[in-house]
Amino acid sequence: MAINTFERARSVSAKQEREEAILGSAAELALRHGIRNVTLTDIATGVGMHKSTMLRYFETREEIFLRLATRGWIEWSAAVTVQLDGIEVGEGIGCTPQEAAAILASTLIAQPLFCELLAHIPLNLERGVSLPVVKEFKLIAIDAAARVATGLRGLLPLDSVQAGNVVATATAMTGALWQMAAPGTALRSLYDSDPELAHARIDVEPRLANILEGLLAGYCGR
Amino acid sequence: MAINTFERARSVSAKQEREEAILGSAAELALRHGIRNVTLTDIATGVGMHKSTMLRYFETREEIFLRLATRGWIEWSAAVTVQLDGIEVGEGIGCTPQEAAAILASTLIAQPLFCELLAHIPLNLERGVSLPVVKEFKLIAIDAAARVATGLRGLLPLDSVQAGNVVATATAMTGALWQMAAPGTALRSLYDSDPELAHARIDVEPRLANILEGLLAGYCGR
DNA sequence: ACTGGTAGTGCAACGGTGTTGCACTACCAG
DNA sequence: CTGGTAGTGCAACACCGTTGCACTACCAGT
Repeated sequence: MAINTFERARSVSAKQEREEAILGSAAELALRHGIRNVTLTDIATGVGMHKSTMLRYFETREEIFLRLATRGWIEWSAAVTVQLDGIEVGEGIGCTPQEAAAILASTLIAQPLFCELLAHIPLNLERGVSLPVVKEFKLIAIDAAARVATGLRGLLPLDSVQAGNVVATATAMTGALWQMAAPGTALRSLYDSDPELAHARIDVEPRLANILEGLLAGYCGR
Repeated sequence: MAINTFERARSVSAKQEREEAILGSAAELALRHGIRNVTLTDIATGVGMHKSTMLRYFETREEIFLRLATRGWIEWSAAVTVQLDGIEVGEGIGCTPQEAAAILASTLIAQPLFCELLAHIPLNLERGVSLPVVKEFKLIAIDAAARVATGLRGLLPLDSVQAGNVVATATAMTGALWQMAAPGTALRSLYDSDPELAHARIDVEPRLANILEGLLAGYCGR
């Protein structure tokens, strides 16, 4: 991953390789220290290039993380539809709200970087990025969300608005809960140590699954 | 609201008055331009004092907005419990998930500044603030949320975990939806103008009410 | 009534951020 | 061999939140 400073990327493949290295460095740092605390200099030194050089690959800091968010949506959409389709084939008749909720929750938690990104997308990433870039992201995210919604409708009696709301709730709640309970932060240790706050502690996955199960059960009418 | 520069605040009441002016200026600017775009200099010039002077009233920029968030929680909690209690007295036997959801959604939308703040709380405001300050906020917010949950349990057959999840969902989803659909932003105009994105447009209140209604119905078992 | 101390204030500077202009230089094409 | 180009690093910029410093209007004690 260490790139020689004087070895310039001329070919298209070399540029893609370098772009990939930037995204990898940003992902690793964001996962370890939180997006808020990752600076351009950090990412750049992780790759071995100067930050100004890095901004020839991405027009802005936010675009780097928005690109990671794009991949997060694609990967999550793929992972969840695979699991939903697996159920559909195996059982043949659908599944319970509980099963669907568990799949949504577990596949989200399996992508901690995506969880970290989710809350930042509407708040920070989509702003401070040119309109074409945000539009490209939006189209991909909307498409990915629609695929998940379609997968849900194959198993449970949901209309399209309800399925869309389930996906929106799953992602938005994941982002919010993750930020409240992200491990390793000062806030988390406050929860763990202070007896006045201990009873309000949050465990992301079971809480998320519980909410989604309730929502799905309500939408399915039972 | 214009404070003479050379008129110093000596008495306790004068200090409180000035503190109030700072919060008022921050609230107005945050509501108009979004928290992200409000700087300390903006708030300070709105009050008529220097930004460095302002930081003797609040230890940090984030604390200003966290104080506004504290009030938001208190006011919302009061507004929603008043409405819930009103139903309880009038009907005597509880209400439908639809009615409760409508109350939660409408009272939240009625406080646009709180909506704007909600997404920022776990992401930005609770960090970059000293631990005592964040603990004080947490205790108030937890208490306010508990009061809303109790109000819900007086009308609908929910256990305490479910009621807490409903409140958490209501606030977190409001914050997320608000950031996606905040009017007046470049992103919003993109949604409105671009035909490729028009079908994905978001209307916060009906969407929020629909989600909460589904969740409540699911939790109530019908 | 005067005066020393204090507390509230504004200014300027600091460190750090994301971003941009500029000069360099390694390569490729002729 | 050489001129042009394109990728790079450095340094500067503008701006942010924050902090140190000097000033001065007031209050308290003699």
